[in-house]
Amino acid sequence: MGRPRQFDEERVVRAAYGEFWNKGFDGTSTADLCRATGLPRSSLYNTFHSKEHLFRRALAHYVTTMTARQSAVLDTPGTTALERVRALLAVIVEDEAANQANGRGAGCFTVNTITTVASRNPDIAQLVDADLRRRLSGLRLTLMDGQLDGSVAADRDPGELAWYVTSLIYGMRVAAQSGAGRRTLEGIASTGVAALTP
Amino acid sequence: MGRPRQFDEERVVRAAYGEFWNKGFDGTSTADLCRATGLPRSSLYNTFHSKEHLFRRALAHYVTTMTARQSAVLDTPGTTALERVRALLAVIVEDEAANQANGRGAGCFTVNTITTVASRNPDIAQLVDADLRRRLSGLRLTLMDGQLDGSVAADRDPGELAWYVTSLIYGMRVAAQSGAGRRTLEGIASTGVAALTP
DNA sequence: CTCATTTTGGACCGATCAATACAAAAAGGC
DNA sequence: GCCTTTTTGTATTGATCGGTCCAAAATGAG
Repeated sequence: MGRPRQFDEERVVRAAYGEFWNKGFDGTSTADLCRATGLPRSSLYNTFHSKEHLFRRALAHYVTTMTARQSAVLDTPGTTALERVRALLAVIVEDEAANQANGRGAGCFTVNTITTVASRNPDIAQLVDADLRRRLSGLRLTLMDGQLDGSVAADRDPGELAWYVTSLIYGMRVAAQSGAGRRTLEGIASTGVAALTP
Repeated sequence: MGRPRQFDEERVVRAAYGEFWNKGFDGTSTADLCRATGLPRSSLYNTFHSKEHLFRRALAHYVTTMTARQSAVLDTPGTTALERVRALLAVIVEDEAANQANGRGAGCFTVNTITTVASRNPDIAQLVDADLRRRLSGLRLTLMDGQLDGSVAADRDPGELAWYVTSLIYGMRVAAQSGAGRRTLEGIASTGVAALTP
């Protein structure tokens, strides 16, 4: 019943994400979104109710895939917890280096959202916050593991250490966006991990 | 000769800075700027050539005062270099706590600029970059001092450590904007400093 | 006082904004 | 082959955008 859609919804969300990532929420016009997704205006508004709803979908897509990837690294068995945190930071470095190599904009969609729209939009802030809690709790578990296997300093609150690692990643993301190259990011990660060792 | 101005240019720049800080470059309209500064449109455009020029003035004002304050802390004599870095991070914590207490938006104007307009505006990017280099070189000198007085690990490149501290501050700024309170920020700073000790 | 010069107050500009309206097009159900 | 339902394409909406124009106001110079 009814005319079938001529596009894949997920593909459209990804295209919209790329546009929002490059230009930000305010800097992206609905005309930009039409061009990037290849959809006419009415199809966009028929499927997603507004520019903001589409942004939320794009953000949700990003945090889901990104946090899943990070969780996978943290949950990889076979090494110490500290090594897994090190591997997580290496993934961040790899991401940013790939972005710079491919000419795409650097930085993290979540960080950019935090510093712009999140402060003025409760719904978007809630999405970001839920993702933050998820990442914090995953990190906390890994760091508690590290305190048990002896690879992480035991005299600090694991929740505090989780916030530290999160903050370190945020900082690396901003550093990448302000021109830090692969070597520099590796140095930051290497130095940053030193704060976790006993 | 000619009618005298009825406003203080510095005060206008500060008012514009507050507006840009709250809403970002794209989110701030020229009408917003008129309201916040109390100036009519023509006076704004007569004094500053465009919205972008006014933003540059606001950004320059912010980085100048902020970097001067941080340099003052780093150059305070009488303690070890590590203690001075610790004091610098305490200033950051104090800033963010004060912002949250006064109900103002959290975060750092420079970070917000990096994650938004800097990637698409070379002139603004250059302002941010010049400030970054200034802060990095100041930090590097302090950290070299620390390697001499024994308070900072001597087996790491001071330039790398300077990038690490910068990144740590960036991270704290984003963390503050994503809801981290004073206690949490103090924990991040405390943990982060541990990476610098011998 | 008069004139040259600058600022001030708003009206005004074309462009662009997010969003809507609506009819043609394309499918399944019968 | 029609009828219902949904999507698609495009025209258009009122609002707002950054920026300009111009005459009134306000000063110092002569």
